[in-house]
Amino acid sequence: MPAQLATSYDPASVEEPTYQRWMDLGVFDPDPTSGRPPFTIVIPPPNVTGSLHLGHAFQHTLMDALTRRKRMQGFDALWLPGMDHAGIATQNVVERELAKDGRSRRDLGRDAFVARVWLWKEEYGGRILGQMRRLGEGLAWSRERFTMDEGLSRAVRTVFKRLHDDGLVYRAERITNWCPRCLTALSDIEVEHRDTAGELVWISYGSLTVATTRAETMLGDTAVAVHPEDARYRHLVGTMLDLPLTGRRIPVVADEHVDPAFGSGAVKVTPAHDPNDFEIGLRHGLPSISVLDERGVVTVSGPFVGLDRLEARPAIVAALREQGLIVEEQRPYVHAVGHCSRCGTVVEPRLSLQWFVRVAPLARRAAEAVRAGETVFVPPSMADRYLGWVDDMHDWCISRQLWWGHRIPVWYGPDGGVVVPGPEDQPPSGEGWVQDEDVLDTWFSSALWPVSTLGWPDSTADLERYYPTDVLVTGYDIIFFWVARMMMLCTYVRPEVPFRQVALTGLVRDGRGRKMSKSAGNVVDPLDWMDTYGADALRWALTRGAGPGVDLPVSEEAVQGSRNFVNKLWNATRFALLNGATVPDDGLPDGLAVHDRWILSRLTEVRAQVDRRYDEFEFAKVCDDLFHFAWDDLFDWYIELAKVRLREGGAAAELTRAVLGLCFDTLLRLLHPVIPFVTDVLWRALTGGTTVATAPWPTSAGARDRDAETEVGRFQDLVVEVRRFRAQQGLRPGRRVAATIVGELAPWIPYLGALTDLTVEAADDLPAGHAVLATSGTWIALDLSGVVDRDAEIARLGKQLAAAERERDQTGHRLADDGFLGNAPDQVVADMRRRAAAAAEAVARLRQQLHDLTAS
RNA sequence: GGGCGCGUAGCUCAGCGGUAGAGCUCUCGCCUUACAAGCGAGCGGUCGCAGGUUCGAACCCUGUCGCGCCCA
Repeated sequence: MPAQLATSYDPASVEEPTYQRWMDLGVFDPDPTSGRPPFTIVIPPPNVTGSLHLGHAFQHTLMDALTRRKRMQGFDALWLPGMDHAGIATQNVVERELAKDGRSRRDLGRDAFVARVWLWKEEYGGRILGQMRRLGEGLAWSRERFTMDEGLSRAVRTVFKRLHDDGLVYRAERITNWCPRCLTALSDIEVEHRDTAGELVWISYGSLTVATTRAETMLGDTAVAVHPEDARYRHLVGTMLDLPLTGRRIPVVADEHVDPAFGSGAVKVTPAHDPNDFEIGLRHGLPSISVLDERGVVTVSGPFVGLDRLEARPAIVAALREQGLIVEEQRPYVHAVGHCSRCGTVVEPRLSLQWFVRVAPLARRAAEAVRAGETVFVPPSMADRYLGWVDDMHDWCISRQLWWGHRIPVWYGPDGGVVVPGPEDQPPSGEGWVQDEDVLDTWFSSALWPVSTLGWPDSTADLERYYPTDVLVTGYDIIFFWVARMMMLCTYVRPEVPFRQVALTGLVRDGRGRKMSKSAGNVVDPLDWMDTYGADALRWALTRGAGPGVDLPVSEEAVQGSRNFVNKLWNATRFALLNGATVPDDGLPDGLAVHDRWILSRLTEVRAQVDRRYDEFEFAKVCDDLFHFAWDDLFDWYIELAKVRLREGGAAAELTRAVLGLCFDTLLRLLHPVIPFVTDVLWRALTGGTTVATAPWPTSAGARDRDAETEVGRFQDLVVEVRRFRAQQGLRPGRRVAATIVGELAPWIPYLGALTDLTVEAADDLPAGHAVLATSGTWIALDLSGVVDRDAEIARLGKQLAAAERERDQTGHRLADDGFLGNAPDQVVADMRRRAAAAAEAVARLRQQLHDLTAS
């Protein structure tokens, strides 16, 4: 055992060498030739710009636990690592770096800039990978992939071409969500709608009044629309209005989609700057007039040219007010405003030419797969969220006005020619041919992650063996971004679903259940906690709170508590080692004591529970079951009882060493997937094995021993009763007290004495004048007549008696009720009878005790 | 506005039809040679509120209040 049996566990000295050993042993590498059944998880690729945060630590721990368990169960387990290129985020990072020297990406030019990003990626992009190692993640590093590497880029080009040839990608001029800071289009779901205090302004357009929150867009109005049934305005439909500030004349049109109840019931129509207005414009053949450039700066109408949209807004309202055209102003007016999910800038709907995926046919297959159970969501309620979105999905805008990413593989020719070469084809190179300037949405490549990382579009051995993957573990917050899109694109290129199960996690929150955010100042760096408490403690704290799809509050106290558990495990195992625990080669010898049978019975039960909980992704319950078995049953009760037998020596001690060996061997293996480091060190010390990481997973063999469980339960009750009495009577710990025992538990005398500091003798009758304690079937008399606080004991017994009488009356009442007897299941009635009998016995016993106490 | 989820011990949560539980906190007593990152004992809840179903409700149904999330 390393660290010379230090009295506390020191993670810092153990973790790195242990990880290195696993690497040297090749524990995490899959072996396609092994003949074992495969088990695959692909990691949700972290951003290349990222560093490990608690959310990663959380999900990665769960994936690691799943994979490690499967590996121990004999699967050829593959947990595949990698990163995505994070188009906008990475480009931003490098652009900021350039800006320090006063340069922009345009100063460098496209090729040089992209080369620069690659350099950045090589130098800083892998920070998180080292941090993942720190956490102990058992990833198959030989399979590491990156969305921009050669193979994955080929996958992107292949699927783009195929989609294009099938008519599933198209280019169109549409209103898209535009970030005027990132200078790129965004997909719908990259826009966050947040309630924002703005303004609602009523503007007179002559014969009618319109209400708007974006007054500056009026410069681009090409109509006013009213509902065709709206009696207030019906007579105006078809007439022309003078648009203020512009001198333009615009028509009043009737359109069903106008909500007569909103504002004045008449809406200004700006087809170039609003998606609904764009649709109205299409229906009525209206022109689209863009009045803002890509940075959101006004480009028309003299005095306003050059103003940012947010400056133009008050300026235009002021100009209108001056002309007496502002009818009403409502401020603040709280309404949902779209913000760029990357940078928080208010998104500007903008008319532009973009590439889209026609999602309907893909989404249909993606939905069918879930409805048919090919892919199962855990928890099932998350499937509803998925289906709700997939069933009603808008076309996906996939072009981004960035340089870092997969450049759209489309070439435009001199006279309107468009060519989409496949990855093997030579792009057209003649005079006037140019490639599309834009790159694809990062999620477009992430959507292929499960297939592309395994080699698609090539038909590789890995793909055949490890695809489809078994489980996807990710947060419910990216069901739309990622899960749905993987379902769509992966089922498009392969017949199978990409994963059989989707295990959704919740979001990590702080100890008070609040979202972690920089602005709230409650963000914690998992590396700090690992430094202080060790990786296992962090992992345990995270796993211990993980239920399917539920958010997870984590506090430093929780990590500290987990460290305590790890340390307790260390010391308990140390006890076993110091006392010569040995793992029996073939079965246990004869002569098991009742408490040996009891701990083995508990072990049997906990194995079965743990297996069941893992299969349900109930990680918190896995931990809970193991925690209680370990700390309460094994470390506490069993070890204390074992001490007695170890002192006895001989066969009893030998047997105890074997039981200890068996229990600790099994427990360490069961705990290993969650706390890999400490279990590996301890298990090696205990068994002399190479690594617990490849030890077989304990199987749920054997049957429970109910008799042993009952008897030990009674013994525990008696011990607690005596300890309680001692504590309440203020008897010094360690002060030995003579006692007499009568009843079933008499054979437990040595154990009782050791655990309660009593010197016990068996007898047929209770001596008079002693304090008497009892549990079902056993009485014990303490020779303390002079010392006992009789009144306190009488009061306590009185309370117990009242409770027992209440229980007796309640159960008796139920048993006298024909409705209950007639309707309740037999088992419940039988339990009730048992309770009634126990209550009656307790009443009699307590009365006797009270009687003895008052008589003595 | 539409949909979903949650209100159980001071805090964070489990239990989801048959005696209200855990971790942390708190109180009291202990440095008992595996462990003070520990050991022993204890306090603490009319399960948001109001109705209903049932022999029986924290659990099922209806309404209501309060939080949260997703979508528009």
